[in-house]
Amino acid sequence: MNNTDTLKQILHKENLRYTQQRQEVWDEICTSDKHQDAENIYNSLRKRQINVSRATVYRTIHVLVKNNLVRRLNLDDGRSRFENKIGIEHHDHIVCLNCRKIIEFMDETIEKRQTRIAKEQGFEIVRHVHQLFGRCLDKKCPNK
Amino acid sequence: MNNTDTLKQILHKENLRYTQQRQEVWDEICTSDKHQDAENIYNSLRKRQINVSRATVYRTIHVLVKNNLVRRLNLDDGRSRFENKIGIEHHDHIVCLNCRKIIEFMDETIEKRQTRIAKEQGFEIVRHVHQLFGRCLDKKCPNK
DNA sequence: ACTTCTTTGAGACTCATTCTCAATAGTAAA
DNA sequence: TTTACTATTGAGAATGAGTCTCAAAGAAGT
Repeated sequence: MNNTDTLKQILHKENLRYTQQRQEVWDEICTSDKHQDAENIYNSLRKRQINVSRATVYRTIHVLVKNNLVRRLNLDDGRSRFENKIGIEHHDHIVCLNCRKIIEFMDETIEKRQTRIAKEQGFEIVRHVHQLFGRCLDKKCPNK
Repeated sequence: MNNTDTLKQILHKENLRYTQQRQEVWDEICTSDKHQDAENIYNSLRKRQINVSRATVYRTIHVLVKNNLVRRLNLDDGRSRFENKIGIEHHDHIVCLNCRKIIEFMDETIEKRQTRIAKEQGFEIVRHVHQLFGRCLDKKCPNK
């Protein structure tokens, strides 16, 4: 299913109308670099002569997140970042505190253990956050 | 070492002065329930007739966090929460999405694996965030 | 095209947090 | 134990991500 159909489907499910603005926001999240914040998304669209307001960017993102087309990331820097979830394997993130480089990781053992731990405590996990913050070894990284 | 000495030591190290306000904020974090936000801390002090401003609460918390006396938690609800780290074993958190109950957990296997994963990717971990959000089974929880 | 209901955009608003700056208070030296 | 020098404090203004308002514009069914 392509981007347009995926979007139309969830908008229909939510009793919302298909609009150019919603399509553009979704396209931007699908095709741009990962981990963009709302302001980035807004600016990218503006730069491409696409008229859309901040309010619409935020409103659209809510719908996309609610319907699991998009994941919201909170990397402790005061704004949310977003990534396309469609056709993407689950993963968590490693973040360099110096250069803000983001690496994805996924470990089946950790995933299973956290599910078991939660169950032992009487919880059913809906979502989880697992982020490793540290320093990378990149030559370009202002790491000293 | 008691609360006062711990605080005096880090203030000295940071070339900061020992003040009544800083002591009160630190005491409040040590003795209150865990996972208080800054506004809670401010209000608790005010209620006990202790004059301190929001600005000072925030400024003091920064110093405490920077020096590992306090951990900042971001539980995705728009404000930071704080917990005393002194004499407390490392742990992560499980949070109920319905009643906001917070349970602590710690798993040696997960800790080791995340360190190894980061190393494999060329990172040295400075800190990590591992939070499980879900629904608890408490009878009191508005879980339906 | 007509009607109805939704969406949009501009900017006002919110709320946690940070900043400003004049007044106050530690602290070291005299 | 006063002086002199700075750091700290408090009150409120400022910031910034995100949300809300409401009149105008736009879908979608008829």
